[in-house]
Amino acid sequence: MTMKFAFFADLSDFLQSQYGVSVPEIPVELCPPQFTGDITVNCFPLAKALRRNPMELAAALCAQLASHSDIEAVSAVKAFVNITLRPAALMRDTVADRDALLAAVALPAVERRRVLIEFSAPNTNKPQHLGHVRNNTVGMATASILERAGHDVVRVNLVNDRGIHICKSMLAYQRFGAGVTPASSGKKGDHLVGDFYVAYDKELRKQLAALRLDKPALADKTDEELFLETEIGMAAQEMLRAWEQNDPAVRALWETMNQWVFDGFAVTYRRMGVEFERTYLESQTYMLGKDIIRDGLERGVFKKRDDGAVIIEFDDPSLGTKVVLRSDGTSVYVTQDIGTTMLKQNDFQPDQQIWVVGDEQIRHFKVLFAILKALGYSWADQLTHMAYGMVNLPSGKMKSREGTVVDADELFDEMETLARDATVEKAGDDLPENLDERARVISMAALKFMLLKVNPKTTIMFDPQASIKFEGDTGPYVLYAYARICSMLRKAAAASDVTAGALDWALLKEPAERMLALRCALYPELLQKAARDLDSSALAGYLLDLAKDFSGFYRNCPVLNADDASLRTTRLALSETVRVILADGLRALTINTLESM
RNA sequence: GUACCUGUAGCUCAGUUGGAUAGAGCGUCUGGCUACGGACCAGAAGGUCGGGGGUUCGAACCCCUCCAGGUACGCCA
Repeated sequence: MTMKFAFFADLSDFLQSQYGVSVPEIPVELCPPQFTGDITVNCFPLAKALRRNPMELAAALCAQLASHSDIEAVSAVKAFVNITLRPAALMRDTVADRDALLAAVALPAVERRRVLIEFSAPNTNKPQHLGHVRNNTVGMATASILERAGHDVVRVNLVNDRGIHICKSMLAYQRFGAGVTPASSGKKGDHLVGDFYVAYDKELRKQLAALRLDKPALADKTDEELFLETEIGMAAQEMLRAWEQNDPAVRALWETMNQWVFDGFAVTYRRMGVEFERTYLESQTYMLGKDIIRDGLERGVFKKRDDGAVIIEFDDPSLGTKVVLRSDGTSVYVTQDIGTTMLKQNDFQPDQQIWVVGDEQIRHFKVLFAILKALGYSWADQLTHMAYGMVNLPSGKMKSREGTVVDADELFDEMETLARDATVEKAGDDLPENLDERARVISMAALKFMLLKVNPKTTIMFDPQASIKFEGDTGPYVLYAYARICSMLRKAAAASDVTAGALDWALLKEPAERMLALRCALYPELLQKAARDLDSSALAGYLLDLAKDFSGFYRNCPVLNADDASLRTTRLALSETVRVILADGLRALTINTLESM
């Protein structure tokens, strides 16, 4: 725990003199509510380090601390020493120095690194869905958290803009498109292209059914096996070949349709606040990696198998053997990834690369990292696959074929409508001028917070009916606490007739005030934990706790209506600290705030 | 078949160098604004932490085993 209390120094001296062992960190935690105290020293781990009996150690610490000038009361319960601090000392060591508290959020310079994080990675054959929304949200928040912790962060996207699936929507457009464009149809480009991808699939299904009827001998084969037996399958394959040979007509159509999709993605990204320093296109990187394979073959990292394929045999039996170059000399998926990893390394020289990619690719990244390590790159130990879980619906997995995907743009629209309705309902007679902005901010806060408050690796159950909430453990709850503080500060600034009292932290004695101050002091630790563990949920959970503690304080401790001018001033200062931390933490989650809602 | 992930309250989820009586939100039930914003607050009910065994002063957490669900094991991406 990074909370530092002045009495630690005296405690440390006592332990040194008494037991002859220096204890660099005093393990202190928040005192559970069922016990009396602000903070607790757990003597079990301490006793282990000192080789002492935990209960006796607790009793000794208790006796020692009882006379300390910062401490009001202390009691030992079993091996736990519960400490109640004097108000002035508690506040002095937690919130009195706001700048120091916020400065403690960033890691010391020696621990800062340059981190390259890749996320989103959409395909240009269809619009983005809820799964992408989770990826984008987690990617942006993780990048932002790392940045707040002091790291130098580079965000990159790798767009999958080529391949057979892209040709499918192109082919369907050629056949059924009749020259329609986003402008002529009024449809967002990525949605328009997605429609043709669906149209292709429909036609393929039709042809597959006809084929099976026609040739019963083929009926047992899978769709995949029969793909090239169908006319439209063959045509897509042919188009891919033409694309690879730079056929001008195919390339022109590809350029046009991809641009439609990029335009559509830009809108989706803007709504989410997603930005990249660099967007790589697979069409420009998919040929990379072969040189590295050839070089590795010469150095004996890889072998040529009898059938001509280039392979790597891992020492780790669980990884087995992996083909890295086909017998016809072309690349496989992992070959391209080797190439793009090198490219990113050369372009930005990061100390660490992070991929935000679904957990179904855990094995792929294990293999990729093992290959790069076998190739001897010094940075190969600093590669991280941030595997996040799927988003499932109550009806099961999202399947585009069955039309059960939750479309990103539609989801944003629906949530915005709900947020607007809720805002209108609460506003009563006087509608705010910035109703649209409020609806946008509140709905996006609700969605992002819902995705960020759970551990990224957890599989999420998204129930459209139940998941869209603005009450309880939600983004809007945190925004609401923020808005209430802003409201108080506005009123305080406007109330010129009220004389300002002197700041006096010793006046804050209420349990809710103490709790709130201690919570504030925990912020640096929690943000650093979120950064270290690549876990936004640690930060989101903390912000919820902070907002809850503030709500309790707000309820129990009058601020503007405090009896005493000094008390009013000091409570306002505490509220301002909470506001600043909420703003800082929400920004690290890429969630915008509102001064009124 | 093999490997990895998951299993905690009716539901959705927290819970790490193993530490006090396992927490929160939603839902249900009961209260609370002539106090600064009720998107709020206070309280109640709700648990053999998937089952069993082991290690330990102490296990939701570590080990073994079984059960249930998911994912991955391509010269697809």
